[in-house]
Amino acid sequence: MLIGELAERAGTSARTLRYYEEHGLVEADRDANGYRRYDEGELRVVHEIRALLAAGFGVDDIRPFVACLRAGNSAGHVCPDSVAVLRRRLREVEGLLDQMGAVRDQLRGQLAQAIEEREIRCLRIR
Amino acid sequence: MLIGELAERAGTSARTLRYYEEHGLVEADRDANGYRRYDEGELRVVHEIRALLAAGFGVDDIRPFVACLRAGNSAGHVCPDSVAVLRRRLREVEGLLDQMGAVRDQLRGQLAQAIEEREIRCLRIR
DNA sequence: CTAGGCCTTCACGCCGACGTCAAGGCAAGC
DNA sequence: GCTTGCCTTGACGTCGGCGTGAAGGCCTAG
Repeated sequence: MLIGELAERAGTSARTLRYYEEHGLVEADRDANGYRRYDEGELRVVHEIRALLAAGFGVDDIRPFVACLRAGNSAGHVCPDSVAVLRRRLREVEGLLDQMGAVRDQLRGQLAQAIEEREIRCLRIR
Repeated sequence: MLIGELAERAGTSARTLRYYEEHGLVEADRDANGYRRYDEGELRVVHEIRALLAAGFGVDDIRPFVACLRAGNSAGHVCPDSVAVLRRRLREVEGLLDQMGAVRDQLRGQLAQAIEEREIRCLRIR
């Protein structure tokens, strides 16, 4: 499988796949003319990468998951290194959720106050 | 008040204040030598800006709040334009909270599964 | 033989709120 | 007059996950 085919099957671009390779995530053999030749298994790897990126992981965080998949495991998140990264990210996400929850409450409070002020002005006009 | 003093009193840097001015948020008179001379009221403006940035607003979103303060209101969020921005941002934040909540649940699920797999392996070894 | 459709590497663009350096003017104490 | 420390404008660097060319080689079909 060449890079264009893998890109299409994975729902992404050739540029993106080269980027992943550059960062040590995806691997490819080379044909005599220099073209990248991909194994069927790389499709799963790319899907794993995309799912983790969507969950907010950085490329460096993703490496252990890929290694875990390559080691023959059924999923990328069952190895100890992956679990460590999962735990760290979970704490980060929980922290962000707390922060954003506080922001949400603040916004709601300001909106409520603005509406209140408007009502007071309405009463004054009468 | 010169830029350095305002920066210190507002807990930020001179560069940041010039950035705010460049984007139409902060205003200053000029001395004969070209130095920026700030009014006392600008301190409140800068605090408002910082609070809104911390809540995830962009500089363009913040302009109506500053205008509202300058119009003599007790708070920057009581004017109609500010309220519109508040509402929009609240919807955004709620959306992000939903997304991140889903991510958190996914991470928890993967961690739980990883632990389960490890227990299965332990049982096999016995 | 040529057109166009793959592929390669190199390298800049993007977004946003600044940090940081460069080169210089201005004020004030010794 | 010299140093120190404020100020000015201008312009490039940061972070990350790519997008988007440019310039060129390879392969296939008509």
